[in-house]
Amino acid sequence: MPTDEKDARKNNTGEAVTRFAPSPTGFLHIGGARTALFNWLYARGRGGQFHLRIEDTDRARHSEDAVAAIIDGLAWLGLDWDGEPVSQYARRDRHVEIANQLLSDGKAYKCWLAGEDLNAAREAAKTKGVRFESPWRDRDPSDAPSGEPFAIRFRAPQDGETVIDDAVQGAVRFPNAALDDLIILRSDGNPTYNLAVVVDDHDMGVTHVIRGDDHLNNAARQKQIYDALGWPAPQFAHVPLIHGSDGAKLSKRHGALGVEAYREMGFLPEGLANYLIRLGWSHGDDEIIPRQKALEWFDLDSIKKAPARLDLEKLKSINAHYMAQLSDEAFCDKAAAFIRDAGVDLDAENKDRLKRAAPFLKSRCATLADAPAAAAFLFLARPLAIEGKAAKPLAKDGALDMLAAIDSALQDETRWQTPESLDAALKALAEEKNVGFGAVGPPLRAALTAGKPSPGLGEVLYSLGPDEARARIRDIIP
RNA sequence: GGGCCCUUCGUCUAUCGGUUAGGACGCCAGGUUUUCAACCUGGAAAGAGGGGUUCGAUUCCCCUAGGGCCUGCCA
Repeated sequence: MPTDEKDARKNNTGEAVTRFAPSPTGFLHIGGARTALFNWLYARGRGGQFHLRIEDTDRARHSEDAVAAIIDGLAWLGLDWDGEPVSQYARRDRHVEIANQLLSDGKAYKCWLAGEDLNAAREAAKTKGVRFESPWRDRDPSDAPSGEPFAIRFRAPQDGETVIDDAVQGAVRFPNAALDDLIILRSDGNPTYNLAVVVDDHDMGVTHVIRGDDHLNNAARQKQIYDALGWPAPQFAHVPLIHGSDGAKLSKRHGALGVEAYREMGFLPEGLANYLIRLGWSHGDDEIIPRQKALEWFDLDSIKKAPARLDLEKLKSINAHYMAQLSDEAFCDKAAAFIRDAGVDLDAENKDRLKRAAPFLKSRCATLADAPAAAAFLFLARPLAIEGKAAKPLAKDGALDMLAAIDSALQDETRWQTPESLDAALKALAEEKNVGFGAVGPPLRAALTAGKPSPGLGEVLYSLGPDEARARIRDIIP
């Protein structure tokens, strides 16, 4: 195939059809989320279609809770799919039909080898270093034990090689001798994964299969089935897996958690998505890649072949960017849940303070989980318990007089227009008293926040409002 | 054991034979400053090892080492 034609296929601009095909054995983990995101971006960025298919052919491991968790996770990340989610199990009859077609075409055969005999034969082949082969590949089916159940095995080519032209991995060549005759229909009549995937991807018109590179070997087996069926194989793109911070396989300890766990940690879907897209894919030196840019820029060529490790610190820093971008309303809405969980009763008055403080708070939080601490000064009960180091500025000579002076200066309602006008009032007071701001700021901050982290003083005053702020000051003045 | 894939600062990455090997996170120092952040400036920090090919290799090829995936009547 000429190079330009190949490139055109890899970056098809008209009819890209992709799918995300998780097996419902657990939540939507971080690697799956990235795979889904890549598929979504590829299709949506090209005006194509993105499908969701649940690979539930293994009934024993299938769980409706897992399906719900996956769907929730995708929705949270803002990934929508075309049509209804496809249940692979529901398409079982079609898979059986194709298996039988392969059988009657001589591309598959019935196999009665099972249980211990199977294991022994497989082990024997392994020790000999040869490809495992069922005796039924060439045996007359009429020799079969009558009434015994049989599986259907694909008759894979014994010689030559199978080549996958992968958009990420390049041309990957598999010696056919390394690929044995896989079972396509179990003896209980249920299809297996490799057959079902081929049939479904074909029937759904999938043009690009973007998935974890743990499937690279399967791609070769699937290619053989496509060939046997006379169907064109889709463009494969096998994306390296995500590893834990120590380079080992991602485990729970590393953050192989469901996306809902990241949500509970206070990450924004925009932040997580931006972080995930940068894991294994790049666009020059760009780090902040909002959804719109991602749609515009995402391609298969720029996916890296090496696995990447998860780094929570970087995730936080990217998330912080999106926190700062939040509208005041969105920040309040999202932060409220975390603040309530921290035990704060968000009554009307507290909500009001949060709303006024939102513009100053959101850039101070890397995640929503930082919101309770960042906003804590707003919700302190009067009189404030000011202890230890926090009380020091109040013990200084003249501190209480200064607070009294501040209080009277703040009687003037026109001072309360904006945080800036409040700051100006404080500065003016310092000048008037002919003292440095160090005589004004520290005692006032102590009186208002009891030493809690807080924004600028003008912003603190403005957020608290005149009544609460002056009450806190007067609690201190004898 | 066999097949396949991978290897640039601690981490995520740029580089598509010629660069003082760039950026980001983190880290360190300084600045700003009324707290804590944020922010600004600067800094330390990388081509796994060994062979080739080439006038010239991080870049192309081979070997070694290390890591990963698959090797199921799981997906």
